[in-house]
Amino acid sequence: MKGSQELKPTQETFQKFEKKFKALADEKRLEILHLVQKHGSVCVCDLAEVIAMSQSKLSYHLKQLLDADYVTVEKKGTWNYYSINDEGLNGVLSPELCCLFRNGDKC
Amino acid sequence: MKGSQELKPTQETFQKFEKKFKALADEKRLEILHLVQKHGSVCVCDLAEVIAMSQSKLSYHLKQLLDADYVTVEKKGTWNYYSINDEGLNGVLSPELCCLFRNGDKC
DNA sequence: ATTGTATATCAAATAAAATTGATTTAAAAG
DNA sequence: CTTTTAAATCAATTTTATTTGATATACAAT
Repeated sequence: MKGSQELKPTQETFQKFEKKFKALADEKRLEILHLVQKHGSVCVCDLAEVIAMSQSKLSYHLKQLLDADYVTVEKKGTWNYYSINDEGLNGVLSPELCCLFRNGDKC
Repeated sequence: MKGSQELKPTQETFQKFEKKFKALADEKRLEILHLVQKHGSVCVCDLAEVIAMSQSKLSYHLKQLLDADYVTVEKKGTWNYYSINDEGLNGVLSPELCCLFRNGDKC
């Protein structure tokens, strides 16, 4: 039962990865994700300066990354600080890509 | 020079991966890719039966996968046989996902 | 030659995602 | 309290991707 699931992935598996890949399927979002990784923890206003993108656009793209579990947010007063969510990146990216978007190990 | 490129990915890097991820950002295409992997080499008509999808739709999605270099085609008479292109999958998928979509090693 | 089959491609219609600018919310500072 | 700032959300628009059905191409079989 467990074995056959592994051999024959379900529709839900494909749906899950569609969502995961869709969030990564955008040049700007990849850049944002990389910036978040580089900064460790950034607020939207700081990102907006670095990446030259309108606030609402940036919020929109961050939401996509958030919904796909690639980042987390933490409210601090008026600011929202975004960080990389390693958990959410696990099992998706190749080791090479992990270096671009994830923390730490062997990069 | 080489080192700084690795630390600071260029716009082209992000563009390349946007394209790569876009091709994977679709439930049906993931299913098709998995079927191609499972069969080793399949023609469109065989896929159409298994996946219950119109011929032109299937051709469209296969073209997306082809343009992203995830599959290759080989003409044989009237048939077009599609296969997985390991080269094109390298450096994109996690080891876990490689098991779903790639051939062989440690799956 | 004619017919049938596999597949790609095309144009039109539909659907989904992204952009824009404005508004809203909520916290902070005066 | 009023003003300012950070950020999310919303409605309208624009852009991009997908679907559909039809047609075109090219080979195979009769």
